[in-house]
Amino acid sequence: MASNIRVRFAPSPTGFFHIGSARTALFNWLYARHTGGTFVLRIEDTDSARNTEESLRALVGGMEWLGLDWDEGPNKGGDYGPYFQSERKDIYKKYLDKLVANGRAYEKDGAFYFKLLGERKSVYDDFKKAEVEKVDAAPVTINDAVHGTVQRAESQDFVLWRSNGDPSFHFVNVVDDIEMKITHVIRGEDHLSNTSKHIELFNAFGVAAPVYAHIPLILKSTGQGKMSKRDQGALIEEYQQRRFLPEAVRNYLCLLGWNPKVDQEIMPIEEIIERFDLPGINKSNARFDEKKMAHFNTVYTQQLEPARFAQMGAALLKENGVLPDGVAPSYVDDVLALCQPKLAGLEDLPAYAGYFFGDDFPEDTASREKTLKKKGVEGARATLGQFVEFINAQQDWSEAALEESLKTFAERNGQSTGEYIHAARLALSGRSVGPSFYGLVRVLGKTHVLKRVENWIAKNT
RNA sequence: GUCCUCUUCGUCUAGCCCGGUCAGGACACAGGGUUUUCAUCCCUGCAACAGGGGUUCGAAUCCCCUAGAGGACGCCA
Repeated sequence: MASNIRVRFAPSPTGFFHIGSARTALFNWLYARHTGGTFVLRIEDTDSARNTEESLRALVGGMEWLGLDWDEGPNKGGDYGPYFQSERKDIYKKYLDKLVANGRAYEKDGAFYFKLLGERKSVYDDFKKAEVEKVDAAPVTINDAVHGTVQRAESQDFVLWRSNGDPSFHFVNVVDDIEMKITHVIRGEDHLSNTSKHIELFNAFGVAAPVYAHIPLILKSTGQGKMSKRDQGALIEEYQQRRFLPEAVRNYLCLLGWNPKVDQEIMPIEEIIERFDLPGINKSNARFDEKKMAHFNTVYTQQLEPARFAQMGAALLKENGVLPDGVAPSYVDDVLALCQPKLAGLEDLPAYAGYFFGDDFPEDTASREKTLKKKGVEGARATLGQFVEFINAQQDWSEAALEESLKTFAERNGQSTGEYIHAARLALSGRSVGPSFYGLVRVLGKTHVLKRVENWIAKNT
């Protein structure tokens, strides 16, 4: 399975971990894992003024959260380090010297520029609203696995080394791809126009350019343009905080610009790795759909291994102050097992299950109205009075037995089981929605059921 | 303004390369069923080949034009 394919994800830590960046990282990772190649993480921190530690942490944390492990890079090492561009200045200097030596770079205003080959003339640039020197350079050919052959010509010399002493993005990007022996560059389509600069540099160094794969961009769910950091739902951190399952986010992201060609979208990552390949990547930009991702999250949440759900759920409840210290772990597990099949996502858990952990809980107004609409407070009190009888008489607390007995009990009293269930649910949980009623009764246990019903009757007398 | 890319249901997409299928799936939405509630689940429905021209017996599929969308044009990355 091992191959010579080497791909890299090369983010610059100047902001949060954007969903588009995450998808680029994901596609590189998938391709490396599919081919048995090497996935390199390289931090492009050449802009010393804008880089932050916080941003780097978000990036690394987000990658780890999504399960995108790298083979070479920070915290990992490798034969082509260092993997922070800020630590590679001497390498870049050598490459710059090469270009200066062969006449392809020159100094101007304290910066170094790349020199395009071709006829030069001064023309008025309508975009820049200024007179600029344009070069009639021959077009270069970009070999792109997604778009095929693309030709584009550069027309202006560009900066390789800034006057503040930092090398520029286009320059270090190419130098590192050469030095790190990158074979495939998978990146956003916003770089397609820049690629002619990069090819010019590869040519100037006499090195063959890698295979490119410019993947479609992710567009805002509404409105115009590509998704930006300010857009709703654009940050990986947000989904981490909202307790989305990383597998769900990752699976959804795979489908933005790629698809498995079968009538199934939710599938284990192993299968996606097997199916993923460059020719399957789409050409057109994709609009982000948070609802669809939420759906993936629901499916993954319900399929989550109960033990892991219990662990994550308990941690979340504790964090939200819903779960007091000293509650028996087996009780917490019971509650979570009861709730898991009903939740759209983990983030709903504290609100959904809070009442399990204390007999004093708020009563939801809308639920109260709904439940008491038909027979009023009096009716509910009477029903609950009978319900207490039922509970006191009940011996077997299995859900099946509770259900069976309540049916019999209701029949004998000429009532529907719903009558008891609705009133009791309000008294037991303060809400009209929740998990299986018999499960609720079983998990709460006789003592608390009676206490809660009595509390309700007392409060409503 | 110049250059590059793209264009199938509201959204993500299959089909296009190698013309002939009621243009398929998923999300969303609507209706129905199951359920003690809610959610799940099941069933049904809605809904697309950007427009125009050409080639062909036949075009979503091949060619051309138009329009629209996105991107790049920094001493940001």
